[in-house]
Amino acid sequence: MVEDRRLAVLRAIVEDYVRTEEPVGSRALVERHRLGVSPATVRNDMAALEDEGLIAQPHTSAGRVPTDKGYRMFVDRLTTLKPMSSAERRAISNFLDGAVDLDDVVQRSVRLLSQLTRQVAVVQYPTLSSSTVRHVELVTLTPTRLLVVLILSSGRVEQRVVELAEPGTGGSDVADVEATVADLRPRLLAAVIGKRIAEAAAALADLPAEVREEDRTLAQRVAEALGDAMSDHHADERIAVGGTANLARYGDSFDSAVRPLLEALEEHVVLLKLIGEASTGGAVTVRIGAEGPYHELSSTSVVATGYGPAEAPASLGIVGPTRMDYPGTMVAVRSVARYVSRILDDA
Amino acid sequence: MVEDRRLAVLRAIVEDYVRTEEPVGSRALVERHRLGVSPATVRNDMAALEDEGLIAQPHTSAGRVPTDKGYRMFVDRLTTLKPMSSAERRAISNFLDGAVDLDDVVQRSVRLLSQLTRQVAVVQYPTLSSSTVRHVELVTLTPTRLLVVLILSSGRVEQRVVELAEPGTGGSDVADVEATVADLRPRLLAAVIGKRIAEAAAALADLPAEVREEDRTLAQRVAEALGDAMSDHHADERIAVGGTANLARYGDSFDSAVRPLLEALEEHVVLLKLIGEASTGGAVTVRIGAEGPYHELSSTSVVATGYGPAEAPASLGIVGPTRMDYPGTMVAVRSVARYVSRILDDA
DNA sequence: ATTGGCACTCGGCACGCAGGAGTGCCAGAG
DNA sequence: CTCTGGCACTCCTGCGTGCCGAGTGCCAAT
Repeated sequence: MVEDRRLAVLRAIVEDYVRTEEPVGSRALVERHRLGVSPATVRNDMAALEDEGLIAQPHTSAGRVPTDKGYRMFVDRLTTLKPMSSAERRAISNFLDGAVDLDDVVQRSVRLLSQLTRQVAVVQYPTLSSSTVRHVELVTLTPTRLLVVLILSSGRVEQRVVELAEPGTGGSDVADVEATVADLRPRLLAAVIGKRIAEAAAALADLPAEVREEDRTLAQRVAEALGDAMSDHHADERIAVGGTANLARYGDSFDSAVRPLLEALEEHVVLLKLIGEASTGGAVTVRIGAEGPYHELSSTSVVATGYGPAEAPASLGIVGPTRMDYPGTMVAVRSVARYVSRILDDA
Repeated sequence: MVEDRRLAVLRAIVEDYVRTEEPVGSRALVERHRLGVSPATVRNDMAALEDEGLIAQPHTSAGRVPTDKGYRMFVDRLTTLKPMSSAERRAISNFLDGAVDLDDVVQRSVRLLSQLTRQVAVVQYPTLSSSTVRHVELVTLTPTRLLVVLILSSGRVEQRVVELAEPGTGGSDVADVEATVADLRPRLLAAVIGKRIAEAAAALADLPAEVREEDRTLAQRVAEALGDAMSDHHADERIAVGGTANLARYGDSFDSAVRPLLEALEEHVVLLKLIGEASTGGAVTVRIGAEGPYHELSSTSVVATGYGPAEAPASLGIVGPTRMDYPGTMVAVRSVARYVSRILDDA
């Protein structure tokens, strides 16, 4: 089939261009890949591919370069993901198994991913909307200040400081506060322990009504702080970034590509959207160049996937130039996601 | 004094070069700065400054550029730090006062600092060796797993998971564990509450001997986990980095300067050393180019200072090219450090 | 459908040249 | 002793020129 050969030519162009970073011409192509046809034939194919918008030439009489559309075709139809070698799998698990802590898992993942792909890696902390309240602790710091600690089933801990008295309202007594806290603690625990965040937050609303009137303000404030910690935790989803040193390899096209990327890397909300939108379901998603929502990032691609429990997945992935090794990157992203998911299941 | 004029020339060269990023010649100098002498005189002074190693020319018959030694002289003898305008002060306090949390204070500081200086900002989390143990909480997660939470007076929370049984040793009973924990808890609290980290860690060593023999293993493990959390917290001092997008302004000298810097920014230990060594005492410290311990960072400077309580200061500062606005940067670093210190005192 | 041949295009590089910024030095004035 | 104007020299920079080669597009032949 002539159509098949054309795709083979596209694949060859993508592969060579990714390796050499230079426009690839017809002669070099038949030399490196055993296409079994002459350069002239390849030229005809190239002309056809260019008509379809899959490749382009930077200027007349230069080699061809894949367009975004060309990469898209390559990723969709020409990529077969090979599993990693067993040595690689072992390296991955060795690297991740040392983690002691949720934070540590995320840190290691981001590091690993950036090293495997030589790109900038981004890992979202697991979303915990489905986690339950393991424990709540009230600690009096000073007569007017209470520390509220929220411990979730995921092992995550959130804390808030509650101010009990407005400045100038006159101080309350330590003993008073202790007594109030002692009264409040069991009710609080009964109201939230074991519940999911959303339910616990709802239960908190009723709490102030249950306590003695003189303790109501305090209960109110504690409930607010806890509710804040819960929703805050839910919304302000954190992410970790690593491997920014790989940006130095961008070489040319610097101001146009790296600056906006560096800016995006500090805007965690943007990043989250970037890798989050991409990854629904178990498959690895690839977004190429201007397919994304951010105009400034039109020369970068995102390779991402979800991980963690199916009911509350988090995202993880890499950001890099459109000119990247898609198959290798996709395999790396997929593998890391699988391993991290497994580790989270065990924990 | 002729010596005075020479220094004025050096100052002018530094100022102009920092602004224009181009070697500055004698004519341009007398035009922009009211030196009251002719270019020829300035040339003589330049020759002298060059003999002293304070300035250099990139090639014959180009303007002069300050050397590291020149910057050093400029910083040591030619810089008078002006306080910030009241508008700036207000902007700073507005920005930082919104913080709710220790983490938030650090995040905001790093952001603020990078925006003020247009450099890469680095802020070390406050060192807490002098903080005391506010509370310890033991939570049973599963029959074989215990969550240990350490709450420090600074409001910082550390957590560790303790495995109670080796796989295959046969499970213990939930009730058993609860009973043991109930026995252990008051002793544990008595042993550590209110103490400084170092003292508390020492007290932990005696704990296992006090409990019933059958609970000794558990007590042992809990003590280990707590000790680990304390020392780990002390050693693994965390830092926050921000403003990496400012690296895009480096423009030239890219691979030589930005790559190693990006790498250093991911090596938090290196960073810590970088800004940590610099800042002893209340003053702002400047390390210029190769004065630092890292050869690869010989074209970058560090401006840093300590902040927080005098008995356990943390560091904060910026990293940037040797060609930077030292006075402005130093003022910004100093101001932010002061504000952060004040906020920490209040909290 | 494929291929070899051929004319054509255009970027990249070396070369040479002129312009200009900047220096170093020297002799003279204050 | 210090400052200044003048002058010759250096060397970077930009520009125009011309050549080379890679690569293309097209066409006629198989």
